[in-house]
Amino acid sequence: MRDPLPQFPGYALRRAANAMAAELSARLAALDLRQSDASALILVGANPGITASAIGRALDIQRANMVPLLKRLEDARLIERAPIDGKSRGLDLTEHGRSRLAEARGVIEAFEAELLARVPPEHRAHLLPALEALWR
Amino acid sequence: MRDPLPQFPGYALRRAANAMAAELSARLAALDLRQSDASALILVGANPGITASAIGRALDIQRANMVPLLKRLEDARLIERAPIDGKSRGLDLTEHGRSRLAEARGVIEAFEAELLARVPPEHRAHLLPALEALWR
DNA sequence: CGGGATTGCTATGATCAACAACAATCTCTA
DNA sequence: TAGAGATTGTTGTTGATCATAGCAATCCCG
Repeated sequence: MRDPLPQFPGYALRRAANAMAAELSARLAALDLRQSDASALILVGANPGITASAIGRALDIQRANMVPLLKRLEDARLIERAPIDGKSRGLDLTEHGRSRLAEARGVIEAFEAELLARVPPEHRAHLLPALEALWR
Repeated sequence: MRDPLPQFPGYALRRAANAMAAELSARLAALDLRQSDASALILVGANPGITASAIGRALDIQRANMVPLLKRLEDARLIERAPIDGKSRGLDLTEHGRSRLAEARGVIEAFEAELLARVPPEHRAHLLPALEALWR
């Protein structure tokens, strides 16, 4: 079958991203986390007291869609919210959240290492800079 | 704000793919096509008489999800189906479909060129091979 | 002090893909 | 050649993701 699509970088980008997303999601599912959950956890861990909107801005998730995400994390006792001022609430990891984040980090770092390992050595160092040029 | 995420190739991959997908979708919308529509059109154009399942396999779209896609293309008079045997039906471009495909090709090739142009020259040649290693 | 921006939230709808099930048909093998 | 198993196209359902609009409370700056 003739398939001209794989020669398009844009197509390869989509397929690669899908493949990697599926792989990472499967691994995070073992920790009861989705990718967006894990991203949010990492941001809270790195920025104690951060607000929901700030996370949304960093991850390009609309404010409205942060609600179910944070509710999930709060219901799982991974984060807690403390009032900053009258309207904002700062997010922090619970003890449970800290250990879950450590597990997630392990999964993610192993995943990233395997991802890079799949790229032939001569191309490896170029991947991250090339990708960053596309969305930064 | 500390944001450790962009240093992960997997994260950069997801963000880059999202950004490029949004851009391409916007351009294809001018032709009343979605990305999957355009991909399917290209495959039918390159393989006259191809079956729905074969397209699904090539694009990693489940048979069930090909139904609305092909119905869309057929309703728009871009493709037509002719019985091959008792159960399979071969797909072909209509005249209208051929000219729409030519327009889509123009849009896509311009898009791909701009995508590559955004990548610094020293990384450019490495992008496609690196991406292919991730899903092939 | 007051207008405009920000924050968190509700509610809703669109899109997209995964899954299970099914009937009809094909294909290969014993 | 008969039957088992695979394939095709389809329906229907579900779940995840994302956009949009609107609202009340609060903040911030001129």
